[in-house]
Amino acid sequence: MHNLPVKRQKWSKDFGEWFREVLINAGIMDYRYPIKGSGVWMPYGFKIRRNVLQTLRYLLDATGHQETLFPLLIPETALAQESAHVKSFEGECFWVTHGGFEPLKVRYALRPTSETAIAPMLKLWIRSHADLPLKLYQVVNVFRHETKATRPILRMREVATFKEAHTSHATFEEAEEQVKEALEIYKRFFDLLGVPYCVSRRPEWDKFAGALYTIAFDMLCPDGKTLQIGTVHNLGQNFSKAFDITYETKDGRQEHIWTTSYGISGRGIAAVLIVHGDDHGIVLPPIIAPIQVAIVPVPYKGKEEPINKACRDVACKLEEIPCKVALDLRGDLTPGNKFYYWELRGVPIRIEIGPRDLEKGEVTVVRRDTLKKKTWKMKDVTSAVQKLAEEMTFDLVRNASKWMKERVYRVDSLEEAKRLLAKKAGIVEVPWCGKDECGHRLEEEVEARLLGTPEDTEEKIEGKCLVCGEKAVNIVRVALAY
RNA sequence: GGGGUCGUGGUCUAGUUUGGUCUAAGAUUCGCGCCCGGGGCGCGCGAGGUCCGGGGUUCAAAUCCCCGCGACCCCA
Repeated sequence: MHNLPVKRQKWSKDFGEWFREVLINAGIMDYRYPIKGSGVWMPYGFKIRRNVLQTLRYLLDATGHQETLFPLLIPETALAQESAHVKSFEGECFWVTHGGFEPLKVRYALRPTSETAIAPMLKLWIRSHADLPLKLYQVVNVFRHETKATRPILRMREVATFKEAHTSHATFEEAEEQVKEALEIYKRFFDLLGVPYCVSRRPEWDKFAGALYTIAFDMLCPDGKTLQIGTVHNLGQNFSKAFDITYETKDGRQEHIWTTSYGISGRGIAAVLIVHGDDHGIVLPPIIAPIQVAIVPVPYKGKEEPINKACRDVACKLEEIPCKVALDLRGDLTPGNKFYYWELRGVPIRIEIGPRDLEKGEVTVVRRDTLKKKTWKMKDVTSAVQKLAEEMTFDLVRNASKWMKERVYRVDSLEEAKRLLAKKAGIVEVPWCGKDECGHRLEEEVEARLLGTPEDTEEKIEGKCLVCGEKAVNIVRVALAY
């Protein structure tokens, strides 16, 4: 029996390359499409993507959200209607300027996000308080002409999987409640995928263009940089006033609606691939794995047929659970070769059946996260698979959370913060007076970004602002960020 | 946005400094056949390249120059 230690050498030391290689080798995304910042979701990656989307759809549908599909093109006149919004986005839009040979009178933007595509329709649809709340979402491609170095999935020009929700409400309070619901939905979503995160209120200067405030989810990558994986915005009445979207109240007055929007991009998928990964490839939680069990025969010469038959029997039994099974009967590959193949693709459970197992009426089982081997009685295989899948899901969450918690530091000196960030240690929490000026100074001093103030703890903070020395009103998270 | 490094079969690498011996080499991968089989075995045969694209210099360009496209790293 071999027990390979699970190594995370490349994963941690050379994360960028690890990620790029895994994407192409595991058949997830081919980034060689001839346009910068665009990539192809390949069949296996597409299945993972679909399973992740289904998880989120389930959560949104269960909370009264309705899926829609708005057009890709937004007329410049609409995009420009909210001033802060257009200021932020116009420089990074792709613009459609011609129809055939004719220049367009009004340019169209490829949506960088859909607030301004949705607003004109809300104006038509919403008449009275009875139409509210209205909770819509869509899963679409959005486009941003990124000037920073693009990276597969992490920074695309065509963001190929943007799940954006847009809600309309009668009062500020209801919009606030909606923000809370959105945060709960996203927490459950990332919990289901076993992706640890922290939730922070972004500083003023980093909020979504046109929002009252932005609350964001960040995860930690193996190289110590954070990745924004979800955002929730309270848009107040900024868009409803800009587009003059009103409703009639119970007592007959016309009021502007209150709106929120929140989104998770393809980074939500990347997050799962990244947090559980190791030097053998990705590790998928069973809930989103396109293949949950891979069955590999170990066919000694002359015993192929009984072994293959046993494999087929086990596959049939498992499919009845139901369970998504790959029966790997390829004759031209050795078992060891197949092991690496399925490990790269993150299949959670592998079952091996060879002559030794057959003799004893057993199967050999290996879980992907630890690569530990066990044997089960063949008759117990279905219940054992279910149990192991549960255990693995639990362990994935626990280990990923532990890994992240060990990399969140609370410090009260500038030097210490600087030192930790210089060696890319993770997320650093420091006391802050809350003033923009000190925030900017802090970013410069430690050469990192402010993620914002915690939204996932209630604790009261003691201490002094590291910049001005005045009494801190909050802690603020600082990290290197993608 | 600024700077740097770079682009050679599907993948990785040699060749570029000093243009000619390159009709572009090797490994891997892929296909066929054999051998094997509890962690990437081995052997034989075969396939695969507009040397990123375009223009220029030259008797001669993968190699030098210019412009594009793309990649990676660092800085704002």
